[in-house]
Amino acid sequence: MPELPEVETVRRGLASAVLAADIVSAQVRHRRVVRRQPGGARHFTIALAGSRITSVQRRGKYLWLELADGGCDGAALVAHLGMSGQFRVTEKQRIHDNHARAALRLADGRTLLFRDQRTFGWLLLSDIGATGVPEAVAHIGRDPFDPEYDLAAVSARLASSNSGIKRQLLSQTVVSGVGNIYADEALWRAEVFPETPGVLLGQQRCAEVLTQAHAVMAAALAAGGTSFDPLYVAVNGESGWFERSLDVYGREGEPCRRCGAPIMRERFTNRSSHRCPKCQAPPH
DNA sequence: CATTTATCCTGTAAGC
DNA sequence: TGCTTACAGGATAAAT
Repeated sequence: MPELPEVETVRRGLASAVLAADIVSAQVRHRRVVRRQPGGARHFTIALAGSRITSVQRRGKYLWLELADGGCDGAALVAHLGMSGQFRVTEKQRIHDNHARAALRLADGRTLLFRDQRTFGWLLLSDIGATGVPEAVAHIGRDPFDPEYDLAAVSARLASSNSGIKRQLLSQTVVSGVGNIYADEALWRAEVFPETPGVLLGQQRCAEVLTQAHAVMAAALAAGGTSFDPLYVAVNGESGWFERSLDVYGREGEPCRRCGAPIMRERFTNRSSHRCPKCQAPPH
């Protein structure tokens, strides 16, 4: 599932593949991909035609292409990969792809394709506000790789809430980029019970969790960046390039690498939570 | 306001 | 073998 390291890998691939490219035309191949777009597919395709890609940006799991000229001057094409979204650049003229949701024809003959099996991903044209991020991304907190990310401020906010620490990590509003996999990994590294309320955890322990989240995502990014093909700017949700490095996620029943106790899996808000029952025991 | 829950979707895999 | 069911989960609208 694409979390920050995977999305950053895609961002780098897009930057090397389509920076300064001109968009000749846009095609929506599945309506659902533009479900958040005011004006729908019609506005989307009309506005994109004639635009130029001037930069490729990211915050948390959100990606965007800054645009100039055309009907999108000063706006951005915001993309969220959801569970299974991929970008791909192809030289092919005819697209035979059941999962292709949108296609941008580039002036040099190539096509930038947005593919998405489970259709949780989306594309949206959004104006870039005074903060420098698209309006559609304004509610998302800075991620740990952001130069203006403030560890003390974020940990203070986490520690001021009664909500459980994992829930807060996944919310994307205080800090962004962390999904279910890296949340479990960070909490294991910090030896924290996932449902510990922020207020009970305290600012120092919250900071430790955030530091570990940053560390594990940096390691994953380093691993993901090594096998990179600029013409196949892809995220495979099931791909396991970092899987062998995971300490708890998907390791139910296997021994904890710190203490040997069998890793347990629990239901958590319609998904799974993995933890060591000894290293990450509930408080009290 | 803060916080929690239901919902969207489809390919894969396990169970009967 | 073939059908049914559970599961994976990010973000957000709706509910509490």
